[in-house]
Amino acid sequence: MSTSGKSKPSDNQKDPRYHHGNLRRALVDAALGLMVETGGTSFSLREAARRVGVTVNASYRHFRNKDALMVAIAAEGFRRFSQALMDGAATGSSARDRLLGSGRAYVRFARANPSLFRLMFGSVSAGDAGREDEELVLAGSAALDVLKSGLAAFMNKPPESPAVTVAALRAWALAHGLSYLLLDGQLAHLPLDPDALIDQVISADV
Amino acid sequence: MSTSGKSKPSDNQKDPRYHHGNLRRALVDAALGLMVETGGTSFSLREAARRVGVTVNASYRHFRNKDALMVAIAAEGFRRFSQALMDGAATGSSARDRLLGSGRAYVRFARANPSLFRLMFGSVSAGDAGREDEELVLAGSAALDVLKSGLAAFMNKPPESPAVTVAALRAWALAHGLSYLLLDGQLAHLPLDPDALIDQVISADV
DNA sequence: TCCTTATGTGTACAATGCTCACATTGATCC
DNA sequence: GGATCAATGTGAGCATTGTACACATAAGGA
Repeated sequence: MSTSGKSKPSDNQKDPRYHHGNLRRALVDAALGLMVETGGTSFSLREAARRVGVTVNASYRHFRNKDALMVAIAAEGFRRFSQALMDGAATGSSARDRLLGSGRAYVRFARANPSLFRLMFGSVSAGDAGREDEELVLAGSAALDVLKSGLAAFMNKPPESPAVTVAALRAWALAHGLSYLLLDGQLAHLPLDPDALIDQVISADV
Repeated sequence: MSTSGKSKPSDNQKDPRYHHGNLRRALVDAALGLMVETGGTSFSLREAARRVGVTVNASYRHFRNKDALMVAIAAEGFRRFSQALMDGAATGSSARDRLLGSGRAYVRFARANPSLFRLMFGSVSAGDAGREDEELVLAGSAALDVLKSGLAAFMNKPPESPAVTVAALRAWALAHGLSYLLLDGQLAHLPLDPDALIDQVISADV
């Protein structure tokens, strides 16, 4: 039988096995957790590895360097983001409501995941490391496509038409800017409910 | 006489004097330079001090820690930003043109100073260190006031009226979002001239 | 002139990102 | 089965960083 004297992978729940199984994913999750706890966009590679129960150097088998890990986190963020946008759109029945739903979801996502949102649109993602990462680029453009197709449906025009492109850009910029301003607390002095604010600002546009 | 054997402050142009004169300012400038060279939002406190020709610890006489330096840089950024917005407004004659001028200046500033812009609206400024810094808060709200007063003039209403507040918010969000999208290179695939894009997106709103 | 405060230096420490050499694992081929 | 080998992990070590503490020097008023 295969039950040798040495411990098998399933002998212990505390992951005593040499090979982790999916270190890459575990590191992304751990780093994300650290960011949430800190509130900022930065984290310690060593600390993340420590949490996973692995040496720092093990992470270098899955990521070329720390920036690469951050890019992976950003990509994961964009995937969740796209999903959130689609879920938001699904709440509406008319094309207009679906569009508004995405807009609300956009801002809500930013407010719910400030660190992740900042990382996704931060300098690392925009830098060389991010632009050369196919996974990130793909996940990023997928998010825009959700908005774009929503607008195309609303405007009843092909998604690639110039009118839709510019309109999508406007809508995107609006949601994006509003998200950031809320994150920065720069709207804290306004006596308005954030959710109401979203509707007021966004709905005036469409 | 005051000419002792030791070197006087003015004996040498290379700043041999013990007391630097304005280390605080010099450190801000050096750090800003480093950020520009790196392209990112981060820099090394030690490297900045090195450039100024001073020990790292000297900087702790002027800033409680590195975050404090970053906050000071952000504040300086907001001051330049306000000036840029005012300059942009000054190019127009009508209220509408002045408003558009600010909008263009907003986006142009972001594109011209990506690192600084990111720092200004980054997590450090939004965090505790930033919110508790009077200088930053003041400089930040001054920038918004430029937009607000411009809109108030255009709408011919008092700056504090609800209509102006919401409109300013929309305009701000639009410019802010557009700036970020451009910085992130997320609009690079569009076959549009950025400057034309600005006008197209902004002018449709007012 | 002395004393005080502001400003700077020197030494030191823990933490971090990263590199290189080595160890272990698990699948594949004979 | 056992040998082979790439994938995956460990360990020691290095330069750099942010920060703290004790001390040195400068500048200016009593």
